[in-house]
Amino acid sequence: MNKKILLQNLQSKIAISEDEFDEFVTLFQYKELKKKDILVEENRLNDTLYFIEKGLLFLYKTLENGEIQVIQFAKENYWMSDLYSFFTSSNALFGIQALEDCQVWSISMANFETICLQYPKMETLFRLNFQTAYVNTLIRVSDIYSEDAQSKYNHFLKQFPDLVQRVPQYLIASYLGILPSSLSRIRKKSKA
Amino acid sequence: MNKKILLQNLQSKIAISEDEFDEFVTLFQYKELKKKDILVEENRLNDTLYFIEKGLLFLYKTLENGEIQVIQFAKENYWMSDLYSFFTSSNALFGIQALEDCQVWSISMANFETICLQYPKMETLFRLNFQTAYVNTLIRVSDIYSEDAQSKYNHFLKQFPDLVQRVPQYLIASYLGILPSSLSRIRKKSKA
DNA sequence: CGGTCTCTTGACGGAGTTCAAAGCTAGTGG
DNA sequence: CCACTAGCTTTGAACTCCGTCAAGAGACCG
Repeated sequence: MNKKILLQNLQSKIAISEDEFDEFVTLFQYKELKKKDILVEENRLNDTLYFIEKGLLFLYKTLENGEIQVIQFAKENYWMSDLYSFFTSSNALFGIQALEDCQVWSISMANFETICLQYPKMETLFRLNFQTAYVNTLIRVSDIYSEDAQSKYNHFLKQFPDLVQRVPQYLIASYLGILPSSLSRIRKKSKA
Repeated sequence: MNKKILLQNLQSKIAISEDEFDEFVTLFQYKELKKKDILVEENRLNDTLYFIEKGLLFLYKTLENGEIQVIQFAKENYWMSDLYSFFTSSNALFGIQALEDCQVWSISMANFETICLQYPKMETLFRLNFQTAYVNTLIRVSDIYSEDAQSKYNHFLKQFPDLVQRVPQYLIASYLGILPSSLSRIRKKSKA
C-alpha cells in the first residue's frame, strides 16, 4: 500500500503536485489479490480501471474449445481493465486474472469521469496512455503478420525480458498465438 | 470542402457549439488527394493528423521482401495518421496511401496540442477516439488469433461490408494476413 | 487495342498443429 | 520434511492448412 508509486506514475507523464494528487486519490481504492484470483470475469459487467502497484496480471479470452487466449500481460506501474466493458457498460469481452500476488489501485467509471472533468491534466494523462497503448497495439498487429513464430518469441524476449521468468510457458505460447509444444521446440532450437 | 462533416463528427461525441467550432477550425487545413497519392511516407517525419471528409485511405508497412502489409483502412468520417510519428516526432513506422480520391482536413501536432489545452472538450474527444480505437485493436488481436482465414474473411465482410467493393482483393488479403491466392480460394468456396 | 495490373488455378512444400504419452516440477497435506 | 498429486513441459509421429512458385485468364486504363 504505497500511493507514491501511483503518484510517480502520473508525474512521469504530466505535471501534478502532491497536493492536487491528494485531492482526488481518495477516489481510488486499494486492493490485494492472491495469485490465480480473477479480477474481471468474462461476460460480466466491469466498471473498474486498475493501476498495478505490484504484481502481474493477464487479459484473456476463453475460446469455444475452453482454451484460454492470452491478449496481453500487465505488470507493476501499468494500467489494466476490460476497457470495452468499462467504457460501454456492456459485459466484458475479456477476463483478467492474477499471475502473482498483486497490489492494485482501482477506480470506478463514475469516479474516472469525475476526475477527467475536474482535472483536465488527468484527462491528458489518460489520453496519453490510450494513445500510446493504441500505437503499441497497432505495432503488435503489424508484427503478428510479418514475423514467424521464432521471431515472435525473440521479439517477446526483447520486449519483456522479465516476463519469461514470471509467466508459465503455455501462457507465453498463447500470447504468441502458438501451441506450448511449438514454443518448446522453438526454445530447444534457440539453445543449440 | 464541407466543414459541417467535421463538425458533425465532433458533435456525435461531445457537446460543442458551432461558435466554439468556428474558433479553432481555422487550425485545420483542407487538402485533396488523388487515388494512389501518398499522404504519409514510411521512415519520414509525419506531424499531421487527418480527418477524412470523403474517400478511403490505408495504413501499411513495407516488408523486407518489398511487399506491402496492410495495417488498417480508414474511410470518410474517420481519423487517420501514423500516430507514432505524430506523437513522438520520430520517423513514421507506417505509410498512408489513398485508395480513392479523397478530401481531408489536416491538423499539425502543434495545433493539436493547442486545441487540447484550450478546449478540454476537444481533449475529451480525442481521448474517446483513442480509447475506442485501442479497444477495437485489442479485439482485432484477439480475432487474429482465434479465427482461421475463412472466419477472418467472413468477419471482415460483416465489419466492413462496403470495403469489399472499394478495396482490391490483394489488399484485403494483406489486411487479413493471407495471400491473394488463398483469399481467392476462400471466396470460391463461399460461393458454392 | 496493347500493356499492365489483378484475380484465378494448379502442384508442391513446410511451418506449425493435433493427439498422445512420458518426464519433470512445484505446491499440498499428512 | 517427505510423498503425492496436479499441472506444466518436452518429445514423437502424422497431418493440414496455407504459403510458395508459376502460369494463364481477365479487367482496367491510357
